Amino acid sequence: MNEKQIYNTKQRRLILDCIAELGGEHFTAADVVAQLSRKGSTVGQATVYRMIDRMAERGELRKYVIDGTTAACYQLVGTPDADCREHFHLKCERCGRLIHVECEELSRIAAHMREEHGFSVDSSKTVFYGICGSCKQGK
Amino acid sequence: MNEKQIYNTKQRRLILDCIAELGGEHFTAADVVAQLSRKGSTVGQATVYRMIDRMAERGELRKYVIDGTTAACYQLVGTPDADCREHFHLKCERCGRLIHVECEELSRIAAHMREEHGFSVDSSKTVFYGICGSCKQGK
DNA sequence: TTGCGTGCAAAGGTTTTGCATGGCA
DNA sequence: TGCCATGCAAAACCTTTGCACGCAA
Repeated sequence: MNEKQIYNTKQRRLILDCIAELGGEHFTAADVVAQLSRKGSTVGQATVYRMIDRMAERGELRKYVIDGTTAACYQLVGTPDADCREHFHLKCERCGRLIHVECEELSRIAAHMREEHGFSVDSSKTVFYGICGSCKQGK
Repeated sequence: MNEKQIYNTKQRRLILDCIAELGGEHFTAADVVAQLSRKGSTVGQATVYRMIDRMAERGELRKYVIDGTTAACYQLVGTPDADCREHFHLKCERCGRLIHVECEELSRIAAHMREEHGFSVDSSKTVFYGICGSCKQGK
């Protein structure tokens, strides 16, 4: 096989714990580094990047790419097959806020696209652009 | 209004010409800079970025984000205001084809977002990424 | 012992920004 | 004249990489 062996190091356990604590919430590589150092554990950012990259490749994390100037978001995948809880992102063009949406209606979009238009949507790269509620009222 | 006045400078004309020559093909900011200097016209990259950013904001260019480490792609939009309302775009990540979709179901997405999530989707800027039917079968 | 993992710092690439100058209207 | 636009270089940003050392198995 071409699968490299994985060593069970202290840093690996720290990172896994940290991600597990977030329980399904989204996070960035910087979030992990920050949260670890908040607890007094210092782990190099390169290590964090290398680890989450590998987890994403193995399908243990889902990676969301927003745009070139925003850090990538990651999310723990419960069980590779048992979760259809994909979510979409809304990006406000005015305040720049990123909103995460997990919604029945939105989940159906993917199904509709596939059935009616033969198109498999990749929700990890799809971002809805527009104006959020706060900005609309504040304006 | 908060729309700033736009001056018709030499650089602006050069950049617009350059984009027009590409006629609908996609390009990156670096492509524009390169093509201009190939013709002997030197335009600062900051100027190019500022101009295409503004064009994208005004809906004259559509912006495609592949991932954080790749340059963003832009593409000239035919007519800014024609009927790109309630009309979405699907971008195939494999063949690169851009598919225009006008569909009852999809039109409802905007309404749903507005009513349930207080978010006004700008459909001219939103692009769904995924794999199209032909590519799925051909694969 | 073997070779994967780690840390640090530096490099990588794209995009943004500060500031003084130049040009359109 | 009053803004807006430009250029240059530097900064900012996220992410990757080189290399020597440490550590799991």
